[in-house]
Amino acid sequence: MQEQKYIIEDVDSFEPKHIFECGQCFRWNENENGSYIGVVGSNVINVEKVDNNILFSSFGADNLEKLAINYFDLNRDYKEIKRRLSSIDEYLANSVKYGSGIRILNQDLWETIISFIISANNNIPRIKGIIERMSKKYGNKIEWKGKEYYTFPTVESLSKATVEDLRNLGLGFRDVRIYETTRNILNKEVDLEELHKEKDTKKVRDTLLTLSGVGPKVADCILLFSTLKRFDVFPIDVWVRRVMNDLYIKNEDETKVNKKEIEKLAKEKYGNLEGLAQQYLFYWKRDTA
DNA sequence: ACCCAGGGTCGTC
DNA sequence: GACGACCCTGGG
Repeated sequence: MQEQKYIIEDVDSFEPKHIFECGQCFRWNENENGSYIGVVGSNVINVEKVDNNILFSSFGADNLEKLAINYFDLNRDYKEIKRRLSSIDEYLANSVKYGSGIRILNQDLWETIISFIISANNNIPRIKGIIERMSKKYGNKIEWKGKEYYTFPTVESLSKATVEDLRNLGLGFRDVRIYETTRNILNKEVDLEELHKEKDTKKVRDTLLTLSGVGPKVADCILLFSTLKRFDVFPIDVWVRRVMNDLYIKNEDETKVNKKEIEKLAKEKYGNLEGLAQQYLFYWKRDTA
């Protein structure tokens, strides 16, 4: 364990608030000075933006620079992505402008699977609370500057939990789903290493859908927000349904809007960038609601 | 006190 | 393919 620092000067497309509050992650919290602190793997990382520079500091075993470049997707040209999305229509141009500092994180696949199973029919504050309690009980403690942090549980560690243990974390009806999925991954019925090697998005998606608690929406979030990193998916939740109906479809009752219709529309308009389009739209709609 | 919604999925019909 | 049930919590 060691303390490290890493600075990116004159950064492009990187706004901590946009990145950490666009709904892709649940383990980052804002500090009083506006910086954010979170746990990534076995490291605690603090991210602060000063002028146009990003100051990373960390405490943990991994190389901070390497970790940050990978986790924050720093080698991707978001300026070009935003340019292409903005040219699609004025709605995309507006939402891209609103969330101009969004970056889609490369989060650990196992952690992303569990986190988004928990997200089902749930709200963000509660999701964060559950994951925090889960990490405190089944993860490893890291102490830094007098505060305690906990790593996300490993598969092996979480497999020690009974259904009742999980229920006691506040998981509600998701307890059995977490229990079963943990076992499926532990015994490699679903092999996460192999999943990373598969190129065909549909095949990866179909495999994810075999996991308990993983339906279409959760599968798409896993594909988009984890190290699987697929942009040819379009997670449809209540907010995305809402924004797509408001902008394009204009049905009186948004809950009646056909999912197929939204999928078709997204594919037509956004093409292979639909996953990114979804995230800018989601952040804009939810933050201005 | 009561009702509602929240980054949906599952079992049943 | 449609429909209701599902645990829990914060906010109106």
